[in-house]
Amino acid sequence: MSTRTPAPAKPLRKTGVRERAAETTRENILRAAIKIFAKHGLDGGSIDQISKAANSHDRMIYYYFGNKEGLFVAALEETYRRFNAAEAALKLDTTQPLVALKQVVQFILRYYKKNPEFVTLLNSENLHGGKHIAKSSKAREYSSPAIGVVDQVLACGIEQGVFRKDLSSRDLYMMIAALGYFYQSNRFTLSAFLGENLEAPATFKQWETFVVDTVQRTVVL
Amino acid sequence: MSTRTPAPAKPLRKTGVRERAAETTRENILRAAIKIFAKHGLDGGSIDQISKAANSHDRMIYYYFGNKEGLFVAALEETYRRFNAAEAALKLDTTQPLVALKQVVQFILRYYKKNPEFVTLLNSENLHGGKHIAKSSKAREYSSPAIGVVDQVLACGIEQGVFRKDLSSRDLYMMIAALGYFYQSNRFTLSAFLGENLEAPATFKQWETFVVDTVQRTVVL
Amino acid sequence: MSTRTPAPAKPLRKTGVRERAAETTRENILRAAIKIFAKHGLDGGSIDQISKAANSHDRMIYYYFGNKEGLFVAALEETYRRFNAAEAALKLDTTQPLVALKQVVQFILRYYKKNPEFVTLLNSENLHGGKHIAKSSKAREYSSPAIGVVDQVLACGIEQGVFRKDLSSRDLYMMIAALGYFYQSNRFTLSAFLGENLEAPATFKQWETFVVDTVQRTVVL
Amino acid sequence: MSTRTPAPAKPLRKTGVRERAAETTRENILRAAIKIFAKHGLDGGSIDQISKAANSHDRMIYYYFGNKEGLFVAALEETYRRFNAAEAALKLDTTQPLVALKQVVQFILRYYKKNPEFVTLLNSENLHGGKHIAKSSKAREYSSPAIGVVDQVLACGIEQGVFRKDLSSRDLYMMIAALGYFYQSNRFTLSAFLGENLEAPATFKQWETFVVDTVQRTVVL
DNA sequence: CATGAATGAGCTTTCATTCAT
DNA sequence: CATGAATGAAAGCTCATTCAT
Repeated sequence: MSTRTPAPAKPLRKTGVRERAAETTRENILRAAIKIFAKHGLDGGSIDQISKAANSHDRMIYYYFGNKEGLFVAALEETYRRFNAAEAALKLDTTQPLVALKQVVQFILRYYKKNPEFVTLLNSENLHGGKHIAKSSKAREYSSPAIGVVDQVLACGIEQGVFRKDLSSRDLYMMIAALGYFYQSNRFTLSAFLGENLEAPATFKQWETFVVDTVQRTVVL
Repeated sequence: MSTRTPAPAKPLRKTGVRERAAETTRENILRAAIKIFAKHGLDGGSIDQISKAANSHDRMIYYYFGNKEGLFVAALEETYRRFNAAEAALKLDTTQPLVALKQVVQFILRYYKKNPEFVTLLNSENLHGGKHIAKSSKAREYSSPAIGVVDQVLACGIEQGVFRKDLSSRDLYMMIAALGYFYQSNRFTLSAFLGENLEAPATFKQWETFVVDTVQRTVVL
Repeated sequence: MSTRTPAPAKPLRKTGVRERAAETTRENILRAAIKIFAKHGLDGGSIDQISKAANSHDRMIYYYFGNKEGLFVAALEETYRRFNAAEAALKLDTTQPLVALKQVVQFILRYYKKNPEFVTLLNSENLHGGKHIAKSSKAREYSSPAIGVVDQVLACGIEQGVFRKDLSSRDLYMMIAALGYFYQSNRFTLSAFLGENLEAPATFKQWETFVVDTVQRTVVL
Repeated sequence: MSTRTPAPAKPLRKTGVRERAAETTRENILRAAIKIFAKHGLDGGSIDQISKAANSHDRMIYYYFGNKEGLFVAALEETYRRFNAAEAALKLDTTQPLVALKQVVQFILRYYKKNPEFVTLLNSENLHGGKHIAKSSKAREYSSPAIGVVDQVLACGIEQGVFRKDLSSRDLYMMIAALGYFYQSNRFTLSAFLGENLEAPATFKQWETFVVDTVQRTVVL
């Protein structure tokens, strides 16, 4: 993979039919890229597969995203953006910290489950040492909100005297993320090893209950 | 990838120079494969890279392992074997369940840290839907011991009246694994997001403390 | 060999340098393929040999023909097309059926001799069980004209009361084809066995005379 | 393919169990080679395929036949030997030349049909310009008998005043061979073109009748 | 007689990418 | 905005063959 600087950013004009069509092409490609990269990884997914899945042509990928790496960065960013958007829509009952915490845990676990590409793309990025995120200023902006919600709930609980004071929100966030992420990310090897299909709804439900319970137990005084 | 039957099984060790050399070749390739697949994934790592890293030739990979997939399966199996061997060497003080639990947690977290290829190979396998493990009868045998240790500790604690009775060893095992795995697997994206280098020894130490504490807290009455 | 759909059909000829160049590339490859496949067979001829003989690159073969099989099909089709074109140019004196028949026989024998690739390509195709022709709708269209000419001459002769009525045009066609084809196709082993070089013009001349005579004798009342 | 001189001929001792076993290995390989070369041609058939089909090992092919070319020559020779042996078993009624001729024609046509490898191997050899037969002194010896029979029948017929005198036995032989060979060799492409399955017994029967009739017609005064 | 190990060149095919229009 | 043509490198894999015992 080359280290060249990526393609020029798309201009922002919004009038006219052609720009609309262009946006659609770009969006189709981006959507296809997320799908293909999620399914086959950065190395396993090919430009050709993506352009075909987008009903477009190889050349258009270079036009809009510069090169494969640029497309991957865009796919990552979009994936984070979607997660943040979903999180922002979360309405928490801050008067009841334990309930709010449960809501957060459930949101994260279910988001991972419903959006497996989130997990797979992150795995790809970590396989490559996080070098794309390091380059993307946009992606890093997306980080704060995620912990922010956990931080907020934790602060509430402490303020109301229900939660421990010696807990860092970073640890709490990582704990929740880990318990949700691992289940989703490793479900195939785990299923083989445990002799139990982790994709069965009942199994997931049971795990969710365990995680909610464990996180609450971790947090209370 | 072809469906041909892989290379013939390695014969029992005999004396004689050639047999020794052959074993070394096979072992060199396997060691190199683990390294390369761990670094670049199944798709990212190439036969050529591996054979060169093994000081051997492409052709020998096909001779010993049939094809790339066969080599990957062998790499997976060897990785599991090593983990089990390490775990088997673990001496637990079963008279003190909480201490034993701490030992288990530390063992797992530190194993993941010291053997990052374990994590990366598993991620690759999960990206491919676990299809290689499904085929490998050998790999599945390696599963039981891992949970076994957790199970044993849990049983001890319950017997001695120190641990909760309503905890499944599967959930407990997955919790420990998740907290160790996630930290290692996602350390690059996490470092970028948290603005904190998870590879710093102090950060790891702190996380380990948190995990040990949390797991103990989960388990006690 | 893959089952992917081959390359896009060649667009109508436009003016402009690149389109011209592209057509030439495609044609060069096709011409080279016929030559190489004829000389070494489908298995013996390599993509590399062909692309080099065409002053082009491996990659372009896949661009225009999808894969090796697609190229072979195209080569077969082109070979048939040429034969049909040559046959269509044949002017027969239908007022004299015996003369016309002689013309047909001579045309076929001489075409096989002058275009040995016709024979070799067909042999390759038959070695592979005719599976490429079975797929090619284009190739099958080329069949009728060939027998058509024989049929026409036979009908003439019957009408004029010179030829037998109990002869099927299919048998007559196959007879002529066989006598011409075998001489060309097996000339090397025959030369070795008969101790006589079948490539010598005089030998061919003698055989042609024999065949013309025999066919005429077969057909007359 | 290399141009090295082939392997040393197998020694001729016949006593002892080991020699017997060895002969079997050699024979198995030869039989497998005929089968595989006939099915896939000289280039299409691989040493590996053959050794597997013979339940033996690559190395043994080199032991007995020197190299791939040597094996092909042996396969060719064996194929000719079989044909000659079959022909030698032919009992002709020389008192009735026309009947004898019919017997010869039927023998050849049916032999080609029943032993398709004869045809395919010869095609392979001709594709390679007959260079293997040229080298094989054994193979050339096999040629004479084949024409010999036709010659004999022709002479009988002439002697008895039933056949034309101006016919060369070579032309007659080639005619019969051509009519039988072409049908078998090109049956796949012909079937596609004629829209008629030449492998159907009835179709073959009809062709045989036509050929017998035509050859007799060619030969009589 | 037989075999496991090794080899290097070659195979078909796909990769990401750039060119000219 | 978009597209057909072109490219060189590299991919996974198979080839015929030889070595040492």
